[in-house]
Amino acid sequence: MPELPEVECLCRSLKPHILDRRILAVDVFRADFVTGSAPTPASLLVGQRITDIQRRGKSFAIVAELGSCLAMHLGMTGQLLVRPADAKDGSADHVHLVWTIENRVRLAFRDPRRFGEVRPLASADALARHWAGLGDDALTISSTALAAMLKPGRRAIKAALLDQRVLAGVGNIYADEALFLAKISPTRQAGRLTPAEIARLAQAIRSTLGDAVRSGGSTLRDFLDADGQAGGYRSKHRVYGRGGQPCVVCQTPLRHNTVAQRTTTWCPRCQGGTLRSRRPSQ
DNA sequence: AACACCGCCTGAGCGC
DNA sequence: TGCGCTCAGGCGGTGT
Repeated sequence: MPELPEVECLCRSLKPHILDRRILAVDVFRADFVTGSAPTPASLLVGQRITDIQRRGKSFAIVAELGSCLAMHLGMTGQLLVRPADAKDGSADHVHLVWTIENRVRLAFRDPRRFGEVRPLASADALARHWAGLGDDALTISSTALAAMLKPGRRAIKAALLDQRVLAGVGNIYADEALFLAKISPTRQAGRLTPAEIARLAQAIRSTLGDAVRSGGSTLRDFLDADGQAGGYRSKHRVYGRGGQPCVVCQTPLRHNTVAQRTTTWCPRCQGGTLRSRRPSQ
């Protein structure tokens, strides 16, 4: 499931193939996969040169000359793959869109579950509006920004971290990993974290995501970068997917339970137990 | 307002 | 072998 590190790795691997190259044609196998308005060759950037790839959290955009762009999201199972010019991609393999780009590059958007999105936008302003609801990018989140966004919250910190309006880019895997590194229970109320805990958490988010980017992201099943490379960070997960197994720090069996409607794994000793409703006194 | 919860969608993994 | 069930979860919409 692609989160910020996976999207960052995708963007980095994409750039050498498509930056400064012109889109020659597009094949649309599923028009209803394109959101906003009905797709046209022009709205899908045919004839334009790609000038930039931008990312904010888990969202990214392929930007063309003149500022029009394609805002994209990988959802759960999305892939954007650079394919050989003679590849026979199509709807049978859940490939919904294929762009043909200069230098015999084909770019295929594949997404079996179709939780992803491709949204044509006409200008840089439209992209800014599209992303306006997102919080600061999690890769560089500051403790002051995080503190400001958590302040009024009564919900569990895990739920707040998953809220893309609070900060953009953290999903279920990296929320659990960052909370473990910061030694904070996922069930703690977001607004009751101390300044020291928030500083620790912001640091843990940045370092967890940074490490994951350097490892090429986490591949559980579906994630591949543009070159079809899987990520290597999965083997470094300290809690995600390890419920019942011993904590890597203290050997206590890791707890797993549903928090914020998501499977959540944490160490009851390193991160504290269930502080679901801490009483102010006693 | 703030939060909970559902539905979208498919494939993997499981028990029988 | 194969069937049916459960689970995975980002996100937008709806309910409380």
